[in-house]
Amino acid sequence: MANVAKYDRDEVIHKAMMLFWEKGFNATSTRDLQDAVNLRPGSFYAAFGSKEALFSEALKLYASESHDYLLNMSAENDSAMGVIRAFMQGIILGRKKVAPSEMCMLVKTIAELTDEHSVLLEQSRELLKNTERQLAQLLEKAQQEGEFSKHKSCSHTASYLMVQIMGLRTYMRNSQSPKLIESLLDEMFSNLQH
Amino acid sequence: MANVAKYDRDEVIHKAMMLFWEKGFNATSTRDLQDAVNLRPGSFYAAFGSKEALFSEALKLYASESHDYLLNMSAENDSAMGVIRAFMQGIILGRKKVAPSEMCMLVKTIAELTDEHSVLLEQSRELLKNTERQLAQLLEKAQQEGEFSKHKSCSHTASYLMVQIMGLRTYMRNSQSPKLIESLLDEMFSNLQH
DNA sequence: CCAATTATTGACCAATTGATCAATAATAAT
DNA sequence: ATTATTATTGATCAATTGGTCAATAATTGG
Repeated sequence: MANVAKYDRDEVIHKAMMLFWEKGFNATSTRDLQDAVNLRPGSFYAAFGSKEALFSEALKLYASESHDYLLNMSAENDSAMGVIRAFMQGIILGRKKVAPSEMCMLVKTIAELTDEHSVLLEQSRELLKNTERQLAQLLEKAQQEGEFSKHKSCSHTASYLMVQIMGLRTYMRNSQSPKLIESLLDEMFSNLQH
Repeated sequence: MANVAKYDRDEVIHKAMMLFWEKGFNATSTRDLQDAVNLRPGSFYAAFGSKEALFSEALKLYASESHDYLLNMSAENDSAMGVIRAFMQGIILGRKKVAPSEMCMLVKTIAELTDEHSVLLEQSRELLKNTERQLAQLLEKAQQEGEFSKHKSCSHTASYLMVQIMGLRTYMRNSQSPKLIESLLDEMFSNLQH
């Protein structure tokens, strides 16, 4: 190797992710990005190739951080149902200081992009389905722990949970009233039990 | 009056709305709009002043058409609960041929725009709250008709319905599976009854 | 028919966009 | 130290952006 990059690639992707998450794909210019990560166009394009490619990296990182967050909740909670609850409560209400938007970056992306960016669109869909699968697995664990009825379908209930997360976060962005959201979340969980 | 415009203003706004609804605010260029409505820049800016102003008109029209759709459902259904159900079923599943996106234009807008366009953002929020108020009124009617428990709060349940609509439409865009959505919608309504 | 008013047209503008590239600088291996 | 390789820099590009404007055309009232 002849010369080594001065910047930390992961850090750059993280900063890009935060910008994309806040402003969306279209409203984030490559200049914005270059300023945020302190790279000149040459290094920038040598490292990532295109705006789309960097966005793709940002999506991957977002999903992986979301996954990590769920793992943290698993460490702090001993019941699977408790993990789901803590996870949902966390992403919907609790992370104002780390999140640049009330809404999920993946949801913002499928809301914003069209078939013109079908690769990024499909990637977002796939990552959302991953989360849904993780929730389904947690529900299976909850069934074994006796906290969730064995007569219910885990995959179906996971879809239900995804609908609730998407709905609640969007509603949160619209109403900005955590109190209301919290009570809706409570009701949702009591609906789940029977 | 000296000369009269050749175009139909309402028709122009409608076409602009369809484009904005499909592609979002940022991805729709003023050129796209001018082509779609067949107006040269001069006429275009004489008529609307700015891209933001036309988008604002489009939002108003969207909300008013949504309102009209709810009125149609009211004409076709004699129970208030039936109206709510038909309305939700319609916007979530049934209007593939008229809607350029699975998602609500107002939701797409609050998802896409930031404080940089605070006027449009606030307008979208306000229009969504109007729909919520209409739903609350229908629930009150449903209470009088004995189809919805008088022990429940109508405004609270209206929030709940908004969460469901937002969630289901977003999920629809992600999964593209009407069957699943329909069953989730059914469950939601049975949850409502008790 | 004329004049006053208004609508339409298309050339044009400055700014921003995503992206390229030759020149330069830095490093590691020999 | 020299060389080969790689990273960085900043000027630059063509295309697109939202928007302006003077010239022209069309219409209506007098």
